[in-house]
Amino acid sequence: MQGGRPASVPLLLGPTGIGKSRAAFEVARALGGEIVVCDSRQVYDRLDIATNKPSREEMREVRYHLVGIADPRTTYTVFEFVEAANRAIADIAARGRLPIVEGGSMLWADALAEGFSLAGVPPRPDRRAELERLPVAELAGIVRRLDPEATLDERNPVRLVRAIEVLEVAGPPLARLRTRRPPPWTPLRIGLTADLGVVDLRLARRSRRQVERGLVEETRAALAYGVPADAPVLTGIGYAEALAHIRGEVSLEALPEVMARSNRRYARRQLRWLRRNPAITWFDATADPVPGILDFLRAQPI
RNA sequence: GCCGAGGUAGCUCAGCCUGGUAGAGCACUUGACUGAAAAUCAAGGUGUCCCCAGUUCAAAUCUGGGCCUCGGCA
Repeated sequence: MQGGRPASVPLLLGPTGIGKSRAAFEVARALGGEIVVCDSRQVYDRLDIATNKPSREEMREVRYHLVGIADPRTTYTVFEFVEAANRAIADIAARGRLPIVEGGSMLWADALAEGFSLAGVPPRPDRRAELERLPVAELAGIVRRLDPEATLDERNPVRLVRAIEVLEVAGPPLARLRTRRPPPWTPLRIGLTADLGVVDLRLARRSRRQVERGLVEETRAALAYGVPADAPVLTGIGYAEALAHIRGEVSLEALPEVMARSNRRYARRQLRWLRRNPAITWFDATADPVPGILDFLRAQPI
């Protein structure tokens, strides 16, 4: 890598609770790297506990990018992430360091590594709010009228609203707007996995610790700061459950288990997403995966 | 001990009156996913219907007995 053009960039991916953040930290320290976090909740400022941000110590030793950079009252989109991540990667490489992408937001990782066009139409919140009030069947009708060829889940309101939002601005067909332009570097996709029993145990422990560390207080503080209860960051695992507790629907004693359950479901969904990607090189994280990852990376043309 | 309520899917419960061998939500498994993605949506499996006996062509459902749980009164 030289002159701001990295030859290849490691992407450390895996389910929540597998320990990928720590692994990325160790890899960065060993190889003189900086970490670009690919995480749709860690981008927000102020909410630290349940987003599993790196610790103060880790951030002192290794330089992190895209952590806590967005106002939690707003929505930070995958498009903004791809732009910012590409800038960060170029910047890191220009300084002669190794960029390492790490995270669990799978759409974000694919959008970055495969260069999704994302239709080229930004969200229109006002229109979105109008459309959200319509029944699903009506939304599906609008999409069919705008683009009879459109292939999408006609029962998913979020998909339909987005399709209408795009088609009204860019025109049909929808398929033309979804293209890929790969980045100017080769993605080295590293997947972390482990026996699900091991993952579940780590998630249970982590959920308990998050409540002990003041998750409920942090959630209350966010509300007081003006973060809407339906803001993306508060729909994240941990905060959604903490809000349920604040509303009186979940006891404090039950909170860690409710959080752990959401985490287990999410971890499985992430694993399912990754499994079908044949470009991933897998490492087992039951024991420390870092030595194996370093061997793998040292054999690559970075 | 008496009175009342109840025992149906891993959990919370509907069905029982008016018999035709079972259903919802959540959980679980699987799938979709191009500017909300920790979001959103979809498909699927799941059962000694507490036990025993009786009535009946047929019982989760009706009848009798038993066991257990939760309230209230003692």
